[in-house]
Amino acid sequence: MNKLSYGLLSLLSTEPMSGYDLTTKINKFWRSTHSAIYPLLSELEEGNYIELTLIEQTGKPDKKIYHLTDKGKELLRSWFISETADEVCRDEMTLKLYCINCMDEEAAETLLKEYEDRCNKRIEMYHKNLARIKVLAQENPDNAPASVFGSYIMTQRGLQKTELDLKWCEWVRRIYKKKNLSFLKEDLR
Amino acid sequence: MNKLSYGLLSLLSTEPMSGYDLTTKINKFWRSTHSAIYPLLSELEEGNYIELTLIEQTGKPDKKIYHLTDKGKELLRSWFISETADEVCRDEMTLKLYCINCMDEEAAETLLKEYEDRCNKRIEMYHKNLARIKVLAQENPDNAPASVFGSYIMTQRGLQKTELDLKWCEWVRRIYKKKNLSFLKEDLR
DNA sequence: GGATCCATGTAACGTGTTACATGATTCT
DNA sequence: AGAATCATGTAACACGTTACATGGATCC
Repeated sequence: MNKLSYGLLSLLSTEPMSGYDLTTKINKFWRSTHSAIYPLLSELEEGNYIELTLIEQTGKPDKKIYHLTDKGKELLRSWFISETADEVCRDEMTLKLYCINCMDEEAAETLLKEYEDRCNKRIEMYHKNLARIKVLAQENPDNAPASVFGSYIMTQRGLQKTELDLKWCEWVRRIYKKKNLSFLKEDLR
Repeated sequence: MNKLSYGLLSLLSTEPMSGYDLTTKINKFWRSTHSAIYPLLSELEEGNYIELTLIEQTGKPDKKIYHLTDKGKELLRSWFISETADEVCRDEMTLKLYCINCMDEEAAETLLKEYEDRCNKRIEMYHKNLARIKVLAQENPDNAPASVFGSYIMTQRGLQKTELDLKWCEWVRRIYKKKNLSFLKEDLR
């Protein structure tokens, strides 16, 4: 049982899903690929933490809709209240931004623009996500809360952080141009 | 040459450092351990991207202070302007928060408290870091900018994001208590 | 007296990514 | 006509972490 396995249980606690759905959903919070997820799902099933319902399809492989068992729910809660590991973050952009002051203006500006582009695209994506969530909630107001809550709070969080990053970029651009220590007097506001 | 290697060059571009220093510094932006860093430094040295100055010590192993060569600086710039990989984030806390609505109030509150604790500790750490940077800048105002700029902008960014997370926690606590979809009308403000 | 910091390095292991494999349907 | 989406799965490889290894100085 590694962290990703618990993540799968976490997603499945909100609604039954296929491995394919899990892959796309979890990727927003925990970078991974289907190659890592499918074997873990088999293990979770062998351990009776999840069960599957087979949906027969033609043209594509049959769809396996997984849902938590009672044993799985117990495991989820025990993980939830156990100690939480420190986050692992590996962001190449950050590594680049760290040495931006040693780069010429052209290279520096190119990087900032690239980053701002990414932020804007992400913000757009978050807005779409919020719209999608609200439609989903209107369509079935009775059992939507569980499946919608997690996505909603995470989307709001991502949106706020990304908007902050955009402001931060402008600030970095401004103080980059001062080639002395006066930037230390300027706070990010 | 993997991403971490470039990260080491990025840090070394601001000031010469030992592998030990690099390990502690890079960890704020890119999770890694000395076991991964030392072999990469040897490779970078073999490729003549960095050179070392040996500082003899007693009791501890001799200190190896690495600095960029011209070849290393060229490599750094070519990496800087090349395409940037998407960030990799694996945060167990986020996985837990995703399913918080499926958990009982006690477990939910415990998690939120734990997260807020972490945020507060991190904020304290960032403030200390800012103070340390300002002292460093006052001590040698002439060559400090290069080594200080990166740390300063990253610390400011981390601080802002963590303060935002703290507000977010309060917001989540508030809407968690509403056991229906009305939370969708509430924005994070 | 034990923990932490400094300071380097290697080996075994676990995890994650890329590539391989298949194939119908839908969008551009 | 080609790319993307849906949908599963395995194998080889790259990468990262933990543990092993050493040892003096300093803090609590």
